[in-house]
Amino acid sequence: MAAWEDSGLATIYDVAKKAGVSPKTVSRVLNRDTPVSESTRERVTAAMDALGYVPSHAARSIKSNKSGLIGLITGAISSAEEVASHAGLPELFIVQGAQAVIERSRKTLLISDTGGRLDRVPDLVRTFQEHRVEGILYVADFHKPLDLTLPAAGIPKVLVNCFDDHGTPSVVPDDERGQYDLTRAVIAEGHRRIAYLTLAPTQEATRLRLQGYRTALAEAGIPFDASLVQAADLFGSPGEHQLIWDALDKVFSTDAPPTAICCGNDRLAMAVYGILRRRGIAVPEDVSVVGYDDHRLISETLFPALTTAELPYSAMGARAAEMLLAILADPLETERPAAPIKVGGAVQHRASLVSPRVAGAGNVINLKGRTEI
Amino acid sequence: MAAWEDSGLATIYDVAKKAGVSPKTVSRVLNRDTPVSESTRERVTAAMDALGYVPSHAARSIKSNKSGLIGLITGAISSAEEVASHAGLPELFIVQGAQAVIERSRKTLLISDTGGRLDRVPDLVRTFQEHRVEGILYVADFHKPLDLTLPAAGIPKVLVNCFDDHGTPSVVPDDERGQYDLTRAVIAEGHRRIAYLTLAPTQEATRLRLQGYRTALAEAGIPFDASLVQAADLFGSPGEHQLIWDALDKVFSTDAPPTAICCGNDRLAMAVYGILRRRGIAVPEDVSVVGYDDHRLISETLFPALTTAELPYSAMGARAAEMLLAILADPLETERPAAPIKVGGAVQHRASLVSPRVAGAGNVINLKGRTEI
DNA sequence: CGGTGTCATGACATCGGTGTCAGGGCGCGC
DNA sequence: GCGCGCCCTGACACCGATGTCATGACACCG
Repeated sequence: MAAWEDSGLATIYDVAKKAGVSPKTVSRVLNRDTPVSESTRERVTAAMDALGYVPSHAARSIKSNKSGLIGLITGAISSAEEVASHAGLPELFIVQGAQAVIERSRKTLLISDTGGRLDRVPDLVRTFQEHRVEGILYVADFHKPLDLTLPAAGIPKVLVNCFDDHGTPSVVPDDERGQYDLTRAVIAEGHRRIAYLTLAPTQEATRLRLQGYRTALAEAGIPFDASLVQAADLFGSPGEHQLIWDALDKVFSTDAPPTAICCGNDRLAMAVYGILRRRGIAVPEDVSVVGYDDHRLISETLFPALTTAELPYSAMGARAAEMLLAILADPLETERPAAPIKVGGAVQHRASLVSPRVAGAGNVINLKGRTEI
Repeated sequence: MAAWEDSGLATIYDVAKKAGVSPKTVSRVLNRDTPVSESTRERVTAAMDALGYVPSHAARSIKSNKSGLIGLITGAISSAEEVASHAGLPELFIVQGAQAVIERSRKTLLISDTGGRLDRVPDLVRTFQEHRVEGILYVADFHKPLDLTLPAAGIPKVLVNCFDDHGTPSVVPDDERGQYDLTRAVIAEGHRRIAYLTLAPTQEATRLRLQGYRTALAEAGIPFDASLVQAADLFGSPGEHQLIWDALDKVFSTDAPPTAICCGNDRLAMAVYGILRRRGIAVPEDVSVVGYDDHRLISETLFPALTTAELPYSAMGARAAEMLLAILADPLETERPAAPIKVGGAVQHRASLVSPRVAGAGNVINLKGRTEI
């Protein structure tokens, strides 16, 4: 009765003895591979319950040479603590999407954390190898190129939120399409003067999204105005608010101030809300604001709720996991796309985006002469 | 040269053959347990490198009966996707804190996710048992009592962010102390009319923090005014903004409106910022606002930056992991505290908290008669 | 009634390491 | 020169499960 005395160490031998059968028969009951008579099956099952038997994964995998483990490397867990400069916790959602898929396939996900230091990756991979993981997912903290030649030559890998030029399978967000769709949504509301406060120009996402922004403008016959595009990345530094303040200054100092502002991400939009209001500009009455990411903690909570483009992290994680599982299931036949797979996300239309005021002087915003916080 | 042909499957036997020694000697080189002559050591090491040998964790643990694995159960990864009602991603930081400690002890963390469904816990525990985890950390999404009698009787467990009444070791945040310190900081700025928009009254944190709030008031000789305390939990529902709007209505409808507002968490504060401004109330000029959690994605980005009490999730995770390791190292001797261990966090003073305006009529805020969004 | 096929079960080897113990080689002391 | 002991090394069993093959008990069929 109760659990096993020696703390869960019951083996098939213990079960076999208790049930009066051979260990192999216990194994058969466990795996249902060979028919076992109903009566013995019952006796064995009873013995297992009585002893609190749980099969040893280690013993199994040593024989089958299959671990049933998938390794996932991420910096999310740590980078969350580090500078808050990160776009949020994207990797977390990626992990979640991957986890759901992996688990459904009866495999187990082994999650390791770089602690933000890339140089620890080899160690983590080593640990994965010791555990004989069957595949590895590498999750980057933001969309970027990656020249990380992972060791562990023989193990299939899939990159998420990053890509290399060695043809490693990878899954990335469709930044260009996202910003394109979002900008179209803004235009559809009647805006024609649309500012864009971007993240750091060095980021892959910035380049791609800017392209999407410009394409949308061009299609609508709206001329591109470089003075409306300002870098205003948040570095998590104390001076970040001043950066945004200055960027807003610039876009509002043009002859025709914007009636809508696209922000590089939801976090940036959060800061913009506060700064605009300090300057006496109401959202969305005076200016519409949109973000990027659909970080719901922000986008749904901000008042007014934020219109934003979804960065489909969860879907990306799921997609990557599916790819990896496919490769594992059929290492040779699976076609590996040469280019990264792009996953798109929908535009979430919320209260922060409305039609601009009826054309006229009322649309021009006075800065009240402030240029400092 | 290169890696092993058959994809990392080299064994000590392969290494032994290549080095011209016995498998046991290879084992000795690996474990440095018995002295091995310098020359053989070198030959063995060379052979290992040549074959890309990595020891099999499974084979090791089967013999030693030690897995070196710690299981961690969380709902974080999923709950992040689910309703945004959650206070953020607290569990993530807890996981991070635990991970750092576990890794330092040369053990590996096996992270599993309930997907928000408690009924899946037994399955996860079962998987843990198959992997012969040596201990289990259970991480709750918010501070709460928990009557989850985990199976796996023999495995040491530590609860994080929750507690039971079976004396299971647990680590929780010191909510009372946090709100006490925070309220004192507000009082220290000169405020005496301090509103408190709480989370759901059913939450453990709400009860404890309210106690801290009252104690701080009492110590300062400020009478408690129930009309200044309003529940305004965010449920992630579309109507959440209206809830907060109404709550603010109530606290500002008193004879002496508040000069400072404590919010149940940073997320709530984020919404409050927007609603106050819509109502023509400036933060912090007209009213100071403070949050709780120090969710830096929010507290540092909001403009003005948010004063808040740190919810020391990372420290809690680390503390719990240390406890678990101590129990594992010495199962009998380790004293297990009867009550949950409380971990405190510091008050982060930022721009949203300033001294109230010089006493006078200017301090009274007009609501402009709006009661609806 | 004997041969043959099916079904259920057990004996044994095996996976990749490690614990135990035995044994060969060598230096040293007397 | 002999015996003792140390150092290093290998043979072998074992951990907990499963694959292979053999075997005993029946039922079936001609």
